[in-house]
Amino acid sequence: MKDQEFKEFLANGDQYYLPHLSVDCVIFGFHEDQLKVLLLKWKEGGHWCLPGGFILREESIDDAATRILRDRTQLEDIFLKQFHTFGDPFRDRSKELIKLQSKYGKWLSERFVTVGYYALVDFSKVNPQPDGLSETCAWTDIDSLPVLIYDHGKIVSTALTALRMSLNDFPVGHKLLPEKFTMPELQRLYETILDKPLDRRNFQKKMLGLEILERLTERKTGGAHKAPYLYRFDKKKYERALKQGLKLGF
Amino acid sequence: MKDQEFKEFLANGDQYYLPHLSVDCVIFGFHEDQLKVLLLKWKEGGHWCLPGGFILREESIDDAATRILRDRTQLEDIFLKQFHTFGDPFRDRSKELIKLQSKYGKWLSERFVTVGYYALVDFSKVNPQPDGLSETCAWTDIDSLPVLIYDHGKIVSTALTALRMSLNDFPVGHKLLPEKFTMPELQRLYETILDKPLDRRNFQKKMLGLEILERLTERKTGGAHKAPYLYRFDKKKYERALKQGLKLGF
DNA sequence: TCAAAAGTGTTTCGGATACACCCATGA
DNA sequence: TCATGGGTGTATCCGAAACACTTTTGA
Repeated sequence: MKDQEFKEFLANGDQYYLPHLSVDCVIFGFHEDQLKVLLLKWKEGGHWCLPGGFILREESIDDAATRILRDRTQLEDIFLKQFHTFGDPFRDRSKELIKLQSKYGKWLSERFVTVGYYALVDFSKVNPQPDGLSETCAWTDIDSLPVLIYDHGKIVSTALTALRMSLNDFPVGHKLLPEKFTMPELQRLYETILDKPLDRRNFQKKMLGLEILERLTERKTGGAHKAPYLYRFDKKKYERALKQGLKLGF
Repeated sequence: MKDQEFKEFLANGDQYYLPHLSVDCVIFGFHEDQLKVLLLKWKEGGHWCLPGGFILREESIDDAATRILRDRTQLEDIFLKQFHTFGDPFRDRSKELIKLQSKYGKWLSERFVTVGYYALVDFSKVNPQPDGLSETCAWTDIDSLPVLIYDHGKIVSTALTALRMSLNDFPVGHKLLPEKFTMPELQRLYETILDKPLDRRNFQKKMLGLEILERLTERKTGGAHKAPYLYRFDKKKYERALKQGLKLGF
């Protein structure tokens, strides 16, 4: 969508979208032992915010979130989970910001309740795309986030908490890592999310014990040390394990 | 609010409330070894539904939920937790129902996204109050629910799942039982929610091990057998334990 | 040849489970 | 006096945590 089209679309937001209701997405990725979040930077004012959007009048919220995700990452089939709805009347919006937004029509300057989703994506496959309001769409380390507009900082921390909670309910690695990965990589992912060190040997035992990983004959070469095995998730066993509940426990 | 007032209020809903957005509450109570849910029965059509309502234009969603809870139960200080937002475009609304509702104005017949909360209340303290649309407000056993309108059946089951999940994160008994209760009562509550039997002795050990219960010298008399001790939650210890996480594990 | 990372197996400990006996009460 | 429910303690087991040695590789 071109800039001009976008402005017109927004100005008449309530014609297409449900008023007062938005979706914000916390998109998690993992790269170089860092948990990352995809952020947008506004053209005007240079404020940072979460990728978000609105809900078409006959669209489900889940579909809206999926659409927003697709637009920002160029990915299909994203793992997506609704985690909380933020409904404080004005969600820390400064008058300055509202004024900025009102350039795009009165619609944007009204109260919004926002439904928060978090997404887990394969960092290496994402092709970040800014939206009409933004000049950049970029990954940021979770522990060096810039100041975010509104209550988006709170939304990120709530999402992170939700992610940590759900870590024991499904194997997050499947979504955040490339298809083939090493055990140390998987461990570092868990350590990063949980923000605590784990024992190498116990971690491997636990993961293999789930019987959802398939060890490949291939090894990861090029590293400076002993070549680790590559693994990949066994889809069938993975699905089956999910249904029974995982019994992890970190 | 009188009936007539209520109708006028609803007819002009969008003047007071955020459009397209509602709150539904799954209010859990516990009585005679049964987990119960508070339901409303419509005057017209006799349909059953969850207590719900709308969000005032400058009211937070949490406040709206609290207000709705207060109106239906006459209780203050209710334990309330947002668990999911339901956003399918029309959420299984039949045309018949929409027609019924449209008597109260066009506003009600439009698409609604609803934010689900569940509440835990002391059954014995609740004074159920029907709302303007309803003739009765009554407790129903969780496993013999009538057919509910829209997707309210799904909302209840999602709430129950969320309650079960959170059982390990905070001591549910505090909210669902009267101030003083016996260990067997507490156990039956857990057994009912989890829908599985628990060992009497291990249950007691686990609960007392949390060190949030205070045993009273008083015993519960009047039963047909040995008089069980009465317990009550120790507020200070309870708060402290909550912050550290509970490490239950059922 | 050495430091650093990866692969593997054993011991240990604590919490959960299983289980048995005594006590109080009303029928 | 006996059936029923309530109070308490102990043995056992399994899974988690702690831990050490060997192998590979590039520097």
